[in-house]
Amino acid sequence: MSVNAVPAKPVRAAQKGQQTKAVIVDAALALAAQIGLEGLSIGAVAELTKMSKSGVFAHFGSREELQISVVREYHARFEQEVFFPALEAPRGLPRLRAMFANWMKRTSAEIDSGCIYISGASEFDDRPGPVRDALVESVSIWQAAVLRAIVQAKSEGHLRADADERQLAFEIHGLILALHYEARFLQVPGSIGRANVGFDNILARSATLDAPPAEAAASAKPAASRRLKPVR
Amino acid sequence: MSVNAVPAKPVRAAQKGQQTKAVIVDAALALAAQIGLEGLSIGAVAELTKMSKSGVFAHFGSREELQISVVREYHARFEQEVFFPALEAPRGLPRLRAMFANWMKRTSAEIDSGCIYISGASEFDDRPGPVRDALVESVSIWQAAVLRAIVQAKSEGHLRADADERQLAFEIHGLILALHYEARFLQVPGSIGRANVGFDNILARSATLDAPPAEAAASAKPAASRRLKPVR
DNA sequence: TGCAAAATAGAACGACCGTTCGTTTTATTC
DNA sequence: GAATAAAACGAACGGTCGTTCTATTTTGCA
Repeated sequence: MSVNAVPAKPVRAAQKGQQTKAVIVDAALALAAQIGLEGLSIGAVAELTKMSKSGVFAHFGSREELQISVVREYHARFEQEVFFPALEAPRGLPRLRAMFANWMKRTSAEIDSGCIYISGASEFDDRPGPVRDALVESVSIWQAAVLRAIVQAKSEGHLRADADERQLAFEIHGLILALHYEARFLQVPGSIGRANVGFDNILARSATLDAPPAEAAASAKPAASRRLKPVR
Repeated sequence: MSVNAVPAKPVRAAQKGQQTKAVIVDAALALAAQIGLEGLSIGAVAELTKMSKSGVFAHFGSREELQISVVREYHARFEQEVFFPALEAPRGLPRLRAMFANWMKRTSAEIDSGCIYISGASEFDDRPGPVRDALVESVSIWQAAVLRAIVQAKSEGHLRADADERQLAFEIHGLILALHYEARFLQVPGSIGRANVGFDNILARSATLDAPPAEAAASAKPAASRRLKPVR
């Protein structure tokens, strides 16, 4: 509490409401990751948070708004876990590697928990509306970041001048999607390794000779496998 | 109508029922491809086929059985369109190429219609039961066929001896998934081309020098782009 | 043609859904 | 601590869902 001037409304900050709203979104996100955004029901969220249906509902005004809040929350966490930490790696290939490594870490965890960007794509791929818009926007922001990292790696001279940036981004995306599909749905063992090998294969084709090698920093492991030759 | 011979029961065939059942499954498949297997409702199918809800229901006994019938029907069509025609290509790389080409053709069409194998994976990846089992079985059969084609291409000497068959299958699967995601959900143009280029990239890394080139037969187009060098 | 069986229709059920409304509880501010 | 606003509750609504049951129509075969 401030002592003087404008007694007690710092930034007109909301109080208890925002706090429980965060709790609700947290529970809703966990639920939506498992059973999908479409399967998300207000009653189930209410049960999880030990609130009444109408109590949950009042915070959003509609189920759709709850879904959008979940997408935004997922977006924020994705940025926090995957994107921002990778920005500490130096521009170019190291940063691209860090982005993929963080992405892989998250996708690996989502083998158990599920991924809203992937399930949401199937659910909303021909269902227009604000939820779909929010999903597309979030995914596009991340894809643009990946593309930017690739462009930078090229202009840093780490990737061949004739490398097609969008092609690389497309193939990398495919690795993540295949990992999620084969590990989570088909439960095929070894999928994480294949996604990592796939990334190395792409780099082996596109990297220049004087590109910085992997595991330069940030990793605790000593240089174990320095592969420049691809695993076919 | 035929004029003579075997009036009206060819092979003790079931009568009108099987016929309308096929109509129902056909409509249900179209609907499920668009909105997903979980979104499939008996009422919607009834409306599509201009039947009553209970009329539709009686053919299956449960919604779950309808879903399973849809999966089986999809499997049959997939075999018919993608797998069987590819068997006419000679063993090894040509057949693998044909399988991918047919798969691409179908996936390209599914940019508009949707794909049950992909949406179903998201819907049933942690929902055990007979529908999930049917999906996993169908997808696994196809993946096994792809893997077999790769193994054969290797033993025919078309692929390098050190090629990892499962790795190739994984990366190819990723291309298909990325195509579906980016074209159908994100509506990014050029995705079909990138999937094809990705396949060429994989082959450029794994194929031997004496591997048969692409477009040997079956294609009407004259040899336009004979790329052995990958598009990076 | 007649008759049994199969196929379809129609109404109704219980369950769950998102949403609304009025009330009660809790938090905030004077 | 009283006044006021925010938050949460509980019951109820209209709607859709899968499913059941019974009645009616259509089909296939003697």
